[in-house]
Amino acid sequence: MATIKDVAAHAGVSFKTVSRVINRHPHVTDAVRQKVLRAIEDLDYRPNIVARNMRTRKTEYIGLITDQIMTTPFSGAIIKGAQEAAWTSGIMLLTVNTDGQPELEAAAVNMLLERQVAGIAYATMFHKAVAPPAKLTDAPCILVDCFSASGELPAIVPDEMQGGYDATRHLLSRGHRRIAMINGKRGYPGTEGRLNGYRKALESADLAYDEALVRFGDWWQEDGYHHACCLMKLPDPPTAICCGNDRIAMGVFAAVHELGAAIPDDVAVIGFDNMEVIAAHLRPGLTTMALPYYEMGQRAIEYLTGDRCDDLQNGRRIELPCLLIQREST
Amino acid sequence: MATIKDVAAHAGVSFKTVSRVINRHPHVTDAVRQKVLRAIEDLDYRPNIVARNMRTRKTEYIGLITDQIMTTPFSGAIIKGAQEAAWTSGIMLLTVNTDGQPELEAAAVNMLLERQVAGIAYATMFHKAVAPPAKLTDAPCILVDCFSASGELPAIVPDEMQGGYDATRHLLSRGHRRIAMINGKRGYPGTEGRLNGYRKALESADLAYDEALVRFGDWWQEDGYHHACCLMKLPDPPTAICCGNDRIAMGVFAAVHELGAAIPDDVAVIGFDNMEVIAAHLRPGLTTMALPYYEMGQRAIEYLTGDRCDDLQNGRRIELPCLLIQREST
DNA sequence: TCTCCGCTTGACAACGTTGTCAAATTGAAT
DNA sequence: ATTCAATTTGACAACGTTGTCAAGCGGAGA
Repeated sequence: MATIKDVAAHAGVSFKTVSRVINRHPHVTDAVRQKVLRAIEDLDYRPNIVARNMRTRKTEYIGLITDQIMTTPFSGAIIKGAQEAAWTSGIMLLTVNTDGQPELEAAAVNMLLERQVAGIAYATMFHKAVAPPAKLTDAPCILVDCFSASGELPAIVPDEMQGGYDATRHLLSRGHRRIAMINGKRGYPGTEGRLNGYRKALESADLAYDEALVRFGDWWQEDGYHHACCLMKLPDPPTAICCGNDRIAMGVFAAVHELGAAIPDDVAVIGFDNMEVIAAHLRPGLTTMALPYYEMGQRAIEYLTGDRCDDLQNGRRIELPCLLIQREST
Repeated sequence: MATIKDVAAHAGVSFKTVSRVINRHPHVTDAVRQKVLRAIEDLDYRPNIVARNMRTRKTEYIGLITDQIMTTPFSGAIIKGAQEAAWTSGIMLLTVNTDGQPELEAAAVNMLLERQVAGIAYATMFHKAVAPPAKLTDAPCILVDCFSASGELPAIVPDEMQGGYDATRHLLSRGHRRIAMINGKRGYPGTEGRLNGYRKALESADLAYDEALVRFGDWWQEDGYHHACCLMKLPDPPTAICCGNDRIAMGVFAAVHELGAAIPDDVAVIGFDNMEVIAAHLRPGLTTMALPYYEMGQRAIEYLTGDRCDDLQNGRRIELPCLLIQREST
């Protein structure tokens, strides 16, 4: 590999002048610049970023630590968003998948710090409270799709309440008055946030909250199937079901079809997650709330690069909105 | 950040001695080593990998350029395999998603070369011929799930023929003698390789190749549906269908159900890809050939790190086997 | 005690780049 | 022609580490 000195010798100038050309510094005459550029071309010279980073004592790297994100289809968009935001800032992302194992996480943080990353984003597969590795805070950091139990770390999460609210408002706007919810497991931010949104939306329409219509499962198809069967057999069954995710919705579809009812005419169904393979392939297509994975990844990197001046001091967090994806099930 | 010199001063030794301790070099007395280790602990010192890389003129980075892999659920395992292989070698992966845009690819290669990567893997979402960016060969490189048209670059690809062969042999072993194939688009390595495997398997069972039973589509659900309908209406319909991928199989399921036939009793169905969300959630579960994505990613990195002495000179390539995932549809 | 050898330690250069500062050159104004 | 300021260029140090080599030290054998 040619170095800056080779270029200088080839162009007949000092290597400092070459440095100036490379970095587009002022005070280089056009003639000299051309000479240098030609030499760079001739020698197929590429600046050695490692050496540059060494001298300037900053790197163009940002770390991204994920738990199982890489393996799952949906939250993978976090990585994509982060990747693309980094790319537009000329930064490279160092992605490490730890499968959530604490020792791996600590090792990953260490590896990133040794490499002098400008910051670290720590992302999880689904929205939850986490205890990130201690050394994480040795670099500027941000939590993505999760938050620290103590709440002092900057975080970017989905606005679950708005999601639940908008989903329910959508069903209301379609004329439904008896709206059920088959939610995920209690205690999770997603479950509780969406539940609150659901209640708020009902309130906004002067509808009473009916406990019989609200059920909690484990985010699986089977839960959706089971609870949908129960709900449909109520004396006064719901005309719409808001599901905690698309897999639950898939189960609801199965139950509704089995009972000989039609979607959306007899029951409208809305999901959460917008998992392409499910939502777009169910018949009818599933209306669902897309979580802002891509945007969360993007915002995290923008925060770390300082491209956007988000104030996340003192436990403040960014809540990004969920987006209604309208298909045929509502 | 503390440097090696700070540690040396704190421990009362020369900074070279600290370097020796860090790198586990011999010729350091235990007493000194302990002193140094304590100083490292005290100052929370972490070696600066950037500086080390600068001095040793190698880096612990390998680049991974992908087209749309990140966005798609299935071939994402390539990244995972690469990631984990890199991790076990203490190497960090620099992943760039280019969406297949040539200018982005060239820029990505440049960015990686500037960062002095030890090698570059270039992976595609599905098995095909590619024309990778010219500068790719400025570093050790390998193609993953693709190959160069001219054939001179090292490549790791799935063994499509073995896949088609094993899939068909599996159906034969289940007693089927009239086996159809709904394949992908002609001209693609996957399509042609699996077709050849299918023919070989028939031959191995002394069965004639019947053109009427072999169909080509575009890898979509609709193609599977359409061709399955045609096949089932033949005077002598097949008792088993080998599908070019799981989406096609999904369409076949729909057609078979609609015609009132049962899987696997009336028709056995086998797919390709093992897309969890489809294969595991269809009823009955879909038997399918899993492509060796994870292994391809892993092998690519092992090749680049030299952890495994694969000889890929002169256009030789590694073909990794597809794996039968048995579920209930056969 | 002296010599020699092997182990331990340290001084210094080097990696390829950018920052600092001074020297050289140019051009305008006198 | 001379001066002065502004522009252009280059010499050198510095970043934090590892490689090279020489010096110091301790112990065994004479």
